[in-house]
Amino acid sequence: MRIATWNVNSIRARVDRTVDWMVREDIDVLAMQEIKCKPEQFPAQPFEDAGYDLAIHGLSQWNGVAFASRLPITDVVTAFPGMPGFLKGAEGPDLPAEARALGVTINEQRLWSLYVPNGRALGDPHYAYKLEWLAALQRHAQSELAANPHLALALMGDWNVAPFDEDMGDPSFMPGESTHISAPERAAFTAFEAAGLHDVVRPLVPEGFTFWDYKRLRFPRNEGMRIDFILGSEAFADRVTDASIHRNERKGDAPSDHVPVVVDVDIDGEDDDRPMIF
DNA sequence: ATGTCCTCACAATGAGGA
Repeated sequence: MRIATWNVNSIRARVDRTVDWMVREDIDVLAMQEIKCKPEQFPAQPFEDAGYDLAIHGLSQWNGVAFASRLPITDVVTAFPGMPGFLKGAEGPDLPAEARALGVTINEQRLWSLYVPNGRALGDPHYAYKLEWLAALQRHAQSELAANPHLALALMGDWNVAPFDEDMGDPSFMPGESTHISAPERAAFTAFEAAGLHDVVRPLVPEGFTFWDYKRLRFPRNEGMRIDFILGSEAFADRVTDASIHRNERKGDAPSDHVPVVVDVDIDGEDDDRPMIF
């Protein structure tokens, strides 16, 4: 089966493009970020007409995450335990949760659609929030795998971190001055490795960005960033047979600023549409 | 070039977020 993640930057602005791509690329499961709407505003019909079941989590015009799946979606949760909240100008515990995480079970795999806080600027309260949010997610993933080491777990989404120097091609991001490349953000990302979650795309697709800012000709100049990732547990990673970054989705009319990241997963017993040969 | 795109607001421009 084919599993993908895509920050769509408003599903209402891009529903036709999104569903057309899913059908054309034979996508079974898509984790979406930045749907930018509430569930009742989500354009469900085009997905349902194409044979997809939906799980949607949106609280306002900001953020918002969703899943579309050809297989049944169960065990839906709209936050992970310990997920911090955020409120501009406020500090401390018990701040309102944002719509940045959606956990589902599909075909005995635990999948998350994640929209990591942007951070805005070093020293901004949103930057501390980003680090706390990543640390809480890492703790949750670690405890899930401690309880069930064989769990097929995948954390998919827009991480807003460029883990390696070659992942940052935007010259306006400066070492020591900018988010996405700071040492604490990279450490927060690397901590998932210690929890047993590995980037399942990079070994198969060593190069390539997943995001290019709309401004300043970033796409024509290829001054993008690699910030969208699929991190898989050992049980999930063992099933991955191929991966791809769909750069062409940044082209044409009204693209998202992100492109889809895809993995092919070989489930036991799945015939993968290939004829059986005896 | 404060450069683009998307959303909402007691809207026809301004603000917030990325």
